[in-house]
Amino acid sequence: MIGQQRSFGRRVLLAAIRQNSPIARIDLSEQTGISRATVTTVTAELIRAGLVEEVAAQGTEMARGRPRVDLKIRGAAHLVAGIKIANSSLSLVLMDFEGNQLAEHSHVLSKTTLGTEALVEELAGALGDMLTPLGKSVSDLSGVGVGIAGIVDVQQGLVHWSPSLSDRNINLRSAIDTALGVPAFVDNDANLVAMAEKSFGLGREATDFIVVTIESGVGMGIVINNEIYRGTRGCGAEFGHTKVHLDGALCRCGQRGCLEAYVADYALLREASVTHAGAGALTGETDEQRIEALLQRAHDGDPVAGNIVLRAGRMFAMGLANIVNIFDPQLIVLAGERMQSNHLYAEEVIAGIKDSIVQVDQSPPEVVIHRWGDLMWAKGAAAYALEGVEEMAVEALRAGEI
Amino acid sequence: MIGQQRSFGRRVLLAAIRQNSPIARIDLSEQTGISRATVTTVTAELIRAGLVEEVAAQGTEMARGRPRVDLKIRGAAHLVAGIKIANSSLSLVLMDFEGNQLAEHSHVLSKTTLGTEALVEELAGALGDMLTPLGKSVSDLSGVGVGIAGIVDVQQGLVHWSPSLSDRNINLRSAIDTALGVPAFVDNDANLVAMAEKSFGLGREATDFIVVTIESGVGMGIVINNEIYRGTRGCGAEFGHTKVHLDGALCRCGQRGCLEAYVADYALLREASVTHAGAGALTGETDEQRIEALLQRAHDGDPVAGNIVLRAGRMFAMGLANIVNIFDPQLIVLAGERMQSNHLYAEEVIAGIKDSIVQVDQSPPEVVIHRWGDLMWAKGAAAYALEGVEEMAVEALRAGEI
DNA sequence: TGATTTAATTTGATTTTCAAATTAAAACTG
DNA sequence: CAGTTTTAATTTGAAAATCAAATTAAATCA
Repeated sequence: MIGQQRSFGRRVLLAAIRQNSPIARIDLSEQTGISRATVTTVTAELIRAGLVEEVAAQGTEMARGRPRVDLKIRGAAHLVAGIKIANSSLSLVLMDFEGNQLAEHSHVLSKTTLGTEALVEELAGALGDMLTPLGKSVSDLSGVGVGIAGIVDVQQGLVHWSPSLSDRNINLRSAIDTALGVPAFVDNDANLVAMAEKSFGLGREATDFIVVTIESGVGMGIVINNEIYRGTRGCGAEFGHTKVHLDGALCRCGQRGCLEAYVADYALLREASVTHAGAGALTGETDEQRIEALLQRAHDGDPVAGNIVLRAGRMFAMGLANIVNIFDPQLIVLAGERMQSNHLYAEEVIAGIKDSIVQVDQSPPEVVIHRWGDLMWAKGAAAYALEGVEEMAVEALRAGEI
Repeated sequence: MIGQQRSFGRRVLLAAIRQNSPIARIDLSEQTGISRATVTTVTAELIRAGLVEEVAAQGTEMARGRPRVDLKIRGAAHLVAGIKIANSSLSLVLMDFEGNQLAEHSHVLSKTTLGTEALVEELAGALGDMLTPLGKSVSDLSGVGVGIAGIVDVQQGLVHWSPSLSDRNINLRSAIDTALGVPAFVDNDANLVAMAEKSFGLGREATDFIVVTIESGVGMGIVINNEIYRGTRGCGAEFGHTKVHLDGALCRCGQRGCLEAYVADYALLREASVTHAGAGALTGETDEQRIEALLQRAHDGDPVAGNIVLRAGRMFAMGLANIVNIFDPQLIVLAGERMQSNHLYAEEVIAGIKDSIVQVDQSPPEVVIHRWGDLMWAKGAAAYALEGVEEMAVEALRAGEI
């Protein structure tokens, strides 16, 4: 149940090399507490296996003594893909073992909700579309990471329910495994952004942090002790349905007082619709455009619009402060792709958090904003695949498959 | 930085024996994934060192084959004390290495807030008072666990601030270490109850759970992956200062809308004082008696009193639901010693939680009530000491000190 | 050119672990 | 009751993982 601690050294050293990218053996020894002798032995093995490579001298050339030789992950060792299954599309990235993005692709789904077989088929098709221009094929991949909205049992690769799947309780992992002939790693998409931040983003330096995303809903990913925390039922952290008001505004989920019911787009438009600044009066065809108009009005000094936006920001700050009071993380990353969520990231909101958390001598956690594009989700999925492939590679080493 | 994985086997096996108390070697092997050969070798070593002992045949005597021989922690191996530093008193317990309580004691502090030296002196005195009737002395102890309110850096044993200490930024661990000549383990008292539940209480079976306590304030302890989660600034989970209402009721901490400002005793009395059921009208000298009277009125059908109590309960349910939405724990333990907090543990409150969490197919986390006495804090402190002493014992084994 | 300095490797154990074979201790069995 | 069966624990012999100390390697400095 506890699992083997075998290959502990290989695992730790490979992870340390990945984290600190170009790093000399002596620093690895320092960092990990593993003796220099063992570092030499193990890294030699990793190099022989093709997972790691030496790189030419680093920047500082002036040192006395024997120059250190930096090590890094060997990108060419493996190829992985990351796929995010969104509402009506797939976004894909191709990544090498070092985490370099080699290609990206997007694919429009034929339907919003698909059967398992049809979904896997579209997935395989999209993968092929990304790979063939590069002269690669699916069989060149060592792993595929897949992120999907819904309730996912990561351990088993089971999707209990998802808006993208018409079937329930599907083992998506094994379905993809067998269809593609490539190991698949499936996770709830709420965790993808946390994974992406941990692997490639602002969370690289932190061991305990929280990522909050605002898209159509409000999502959260939790990293504790350098690992994604998934809760026990695997339905992810439902920050958006955290209650911020007893018997408050009605939420899409049917309950009252959810944070989402105050800060999501639909919540802002609902408020706007009942005032003289009514939603009808807001120019714009789409909701996005109307939100844009509302924010513009607030910015221009319209008191009603300003009031709407202000309350949303204050509610958001309150929700975040609660997270801080409970978790006390090193870092909170506010991540999102859409500029219109800008108002929630305003300086006043961040200041509001600091006013609502328990005051101690130490400084409050850092709150940073990370604005990124659509691809971050797919990158997070790829990071999952990388983690899995790394694990498999170490296991293969242990089993003596050179 | 990663630390040694040496003695991994010893550590894991000793922990497994402690957790599953009387357990045969073959089951240990099964549970931990460590081979039977190694289990034999390592347990032999643990027995030789006196940390573990064999116990006579277990209940079921009917089995075929060679009978299994159960192992258990040897209580006599070590003696630890747990001390909780409360407002105006110390509670102490004496515990053997197996976790059996051998004695208890309480001591009234000369002042509420003391200097470090004076506090340590009273501590030593109280310890002596507990030990001498048993013919023991402080030097017989292998460790002392100490829980203190305030902001504690557990890693370093530093108390940044505490209501019980007039000094700031004191290394209480080293102060006790040197004064008593016994290794001390100091922690924030919010974590003590979590530790007690994990070691002796309802959390023994769970790996991820949350303990909420209601005393004069509202506290919380978090166990993730079988370890106390402390956050990064070590000030503990401030569940009581979680905000449940924007610009809400004024809290003792000076902020508004804290959960505590709705459910703590003072909050209920404040409400009562402004109605015809006013606090003055509540019979009773002390706050506790007046609370008792208020609850009685609510129970008897007084609408105003009922309303006050109802809202408190609903706020509490909301706060708990937020925890569930964020953490998704297996189990929530509502722990407390005072019966008057009863209204917050009512069935309706627990039902209220279930109505406010995101619905998934799986069943919601279990919510259990654990009513315990004053000593639980001290027991938690003792559990800390046990953990530390166990660690030291394993290390000593590794270093070859038989 | 040799001394100095620092990094990496080798050497020769020691420690930890395990699979397979063996022994131990019981209950059945005819 | 002697032999068989069954299950638990131990022994045996070897492999794997790790380390401290000694050695070698590759640079700069004087």
